[in-house]
Amino acid sequence: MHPATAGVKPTGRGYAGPAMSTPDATTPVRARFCPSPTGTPHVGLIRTALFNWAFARHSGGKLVFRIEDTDAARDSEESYAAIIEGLRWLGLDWDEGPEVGGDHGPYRQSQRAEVYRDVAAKLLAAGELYESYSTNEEVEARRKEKGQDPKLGYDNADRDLTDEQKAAFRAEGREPVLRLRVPDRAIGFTDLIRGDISFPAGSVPDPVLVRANGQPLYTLTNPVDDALMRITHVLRGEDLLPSTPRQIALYEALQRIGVAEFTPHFGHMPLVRGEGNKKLSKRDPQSNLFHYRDRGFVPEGMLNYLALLGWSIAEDRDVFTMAEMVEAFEIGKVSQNPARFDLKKAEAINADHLRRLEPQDFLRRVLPYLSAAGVLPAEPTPAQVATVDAIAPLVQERLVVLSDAAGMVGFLFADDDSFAPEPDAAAKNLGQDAVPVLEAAIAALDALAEWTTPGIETALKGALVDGLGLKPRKAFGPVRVAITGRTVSPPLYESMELLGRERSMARLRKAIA
RNA sequence: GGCCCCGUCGUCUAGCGGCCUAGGACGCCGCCCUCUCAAGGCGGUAGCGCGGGUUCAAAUCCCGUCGGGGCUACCA
Repeated sequence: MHPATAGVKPTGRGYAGPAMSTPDATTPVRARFCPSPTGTPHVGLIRTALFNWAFARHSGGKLVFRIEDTDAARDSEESYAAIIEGLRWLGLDWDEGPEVGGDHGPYRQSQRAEVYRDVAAKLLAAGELYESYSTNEEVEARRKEKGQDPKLGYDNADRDLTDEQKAAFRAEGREPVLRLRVPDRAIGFTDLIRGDISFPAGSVPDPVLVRANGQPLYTLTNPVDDALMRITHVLRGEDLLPSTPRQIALYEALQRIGVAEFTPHFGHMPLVRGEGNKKLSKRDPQSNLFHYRDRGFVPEGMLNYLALLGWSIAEDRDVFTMAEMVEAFEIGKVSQNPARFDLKKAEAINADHLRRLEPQDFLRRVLPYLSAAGVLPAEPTPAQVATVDAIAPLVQERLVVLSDAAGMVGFLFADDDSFAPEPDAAAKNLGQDAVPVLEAAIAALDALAEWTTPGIETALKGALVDGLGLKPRKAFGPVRVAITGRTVSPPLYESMELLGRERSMARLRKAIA
């Protein structure tokens, strides 16, 4: 027997009937997050992780992280690493699982083959599982023969095969899959989010749990591991709702053979939709978590927005920290409605969190994005960091995502010989009529004793607004574009002070020439 | 087709029989502030799918209907 199954004591109650044994309020909460490592982390997947995390933390329970990699054809090590990376980036930690260990490991299903073989054998011996030899073609043919829709699926035809019949199939060279005998009664449960849900008798065909070659399927491994890992609460996407009755049937079978202590509570979270009404596709770039990280979403903003997809902290508030979420999160308050991923709102929430960052924290976080954009080298010099530090407060509140910073501060680090204003901005602001404006600005600034923000402001206002009688917009537009190269920039006087006298004057002169 | 879930502004939501002339947020529009853009402040736009019940009273409860979605694999 595998160690993982060794400690489970039989309940001694025998078949308990339709009544389920579920964890009561005194059972310490054990939630879990169990992704399948196929592709890059999906925001819907992360939302699921977040809710499980918040639920576990709020209740003072444990969060178990398990990798469901039983499908060698689809799983990849890269994807596994990406999921870990995503969770680490976001700060969603787990109490048991890969890289941290725990008493119920291993936590990758690819390493638990022995467990499944053991449990499957017990279930088969107890008559909970049975050998099934029907091919899909045969099932379909039988359905059609009876005038039924083939979509109804497997017809439980192999439930009561005699030993002679089995032997005959084997003589044909056929190997059986193992199916679960689902009880012929309605199967219901109380969903933590949706309330009572019931599936009528006959609507749940006996599922395949083990392939003919002995390979265990998700249908077996997921409930078995949840049982062995003592999971009390299964919080997952609504797409898994239809598989719940057959899983409950399995839990009951597992309880009968002494492998499971109870059937966990279930809560099905609403789907995350993309454009249109369909669930957000894995192929949609919008679903890729790293897409947001690369653009400069911060974990605080990402998590806050994801939390809003199906949950709200209060009637009049939607910006909050994870500590606040943990404090307030209740699974029963999760919405039953599907939620559309709204990029605009996500950005607004992120911008809010960006503004909340302490200056030094903001600086530390924005630097890598400036390097990635080529504004700064991979290893900025202390002088460059100091310059960013000086301008950071001016750009921090102007950003939606961190990568926006590059365009905002690029003018400070541009090579002076090759510096050139953006063509559109130049066309609008550096035409012929800008020449007298720039000349007056140059003259006034040349006469300036101290190159400081107030000094620059006084000089420019005096020369352009008072002297030339220009509207502020007309007066400062050309100067701004000449200095920063863009019509949108950090505040002008501060920008000029930071750029320095020599470089500023050179850019003004260059704009005339 | 079958089974299941869902239905409040364009979007995310609050609402759990009277506090609703339905609240907040994003978006959008306008105004203020202002050297640009943001931020901030103020104001505006827009919603209970439909039809029956129950009730003195329904967005809230029930039924039906319509609509949307999910699942229907020897994927997870």
